[in-house]
Amino acid sequence: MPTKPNVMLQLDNQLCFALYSTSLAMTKVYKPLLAELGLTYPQYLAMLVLWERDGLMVSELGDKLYLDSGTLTPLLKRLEASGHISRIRDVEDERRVYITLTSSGRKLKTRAAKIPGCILSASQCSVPELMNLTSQVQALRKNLVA
Amino acid sequence: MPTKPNVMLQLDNQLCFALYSTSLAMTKVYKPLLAELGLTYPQYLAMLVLWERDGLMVSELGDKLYLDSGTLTPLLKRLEASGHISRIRDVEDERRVYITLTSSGRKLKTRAAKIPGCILSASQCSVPELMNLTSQVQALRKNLVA
DNA sequence: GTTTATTAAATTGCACACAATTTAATTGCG
DNA sequence: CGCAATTAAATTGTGTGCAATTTAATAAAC
Repeated sequence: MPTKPNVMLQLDNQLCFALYSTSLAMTKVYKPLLAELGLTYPQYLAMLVLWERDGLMVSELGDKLYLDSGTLTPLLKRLEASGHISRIRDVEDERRVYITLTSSGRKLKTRAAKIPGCILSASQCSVPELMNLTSQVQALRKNLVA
Repeated sequence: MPTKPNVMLQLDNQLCFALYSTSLAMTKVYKPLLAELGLTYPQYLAMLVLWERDGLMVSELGDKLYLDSGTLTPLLKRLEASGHISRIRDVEDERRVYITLTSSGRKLKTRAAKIPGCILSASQCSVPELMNLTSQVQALRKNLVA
């Protein structure tokens, strides 16, 4: 016999809401730190990917971020307008647009270096705790997108 | 000595991105289920709160959902346009707007009863696993909003 | 080799999130 | 009472997310 619908529907029992509200809470912690760099949170995520591996196509960036061109195209245009990246259409295959860091975009990495420490501090958790939680959430994501 | 910035900035080590992408993945699992009910995911969260406790003020709903009036006012107007809720200004204190379920909104609860089971199935996790993960994520949220 | 299918971005339209401001109503204080 | 401070929603403006469509370019099929 399954658990009563009433209990199942209770908001606080729902993992979905915990993820949703905690992700938004996380964004709010990042906001003042990223404001110093002139980045929004999704823009920061895109920069994180590019700092690891520069010169990706829009679709490759989308694969890593789980976002599509409808989200990325305007976001990347704003990063281009801020001077942090270049959007260059491939001459080999003109459907492709490659995203490359400018020197301004590369310099931003240094200023961003202190952010992970600030977030760690705000979380009031130990590094092993956070690593453990991260891998659990990643495992759930893997199941959900399967 | 702190961990190297390069490692700290790696996207996959970041809990923030795990929460962000998993929350979005969760929303995508809900989307087809909620489309049958004519609800979006944030609208469903608002309905969950109201199914537990009807007749809340906009700000009380916001406290439970961690959302402000800038998000809720248009969302609630759409739920009102769908016929699921009524927005009634308090005669005692005309600054307040009380949100009440209509009979249509109450009936929706029955049709929503099967959703938690679908999500559980999609997560490919056991109930104890999900409850454990939920409480960890809630604990993190509590630290972040502190 | 022309048509068809596929692919990659971009565009469009809708619904959040949220900071900042505005409007309106109530409370507090002298 | 009179007025400043506070409170509750609503409004405004910017930036996502994403489904659906469009545009343009390349690949595949006959």
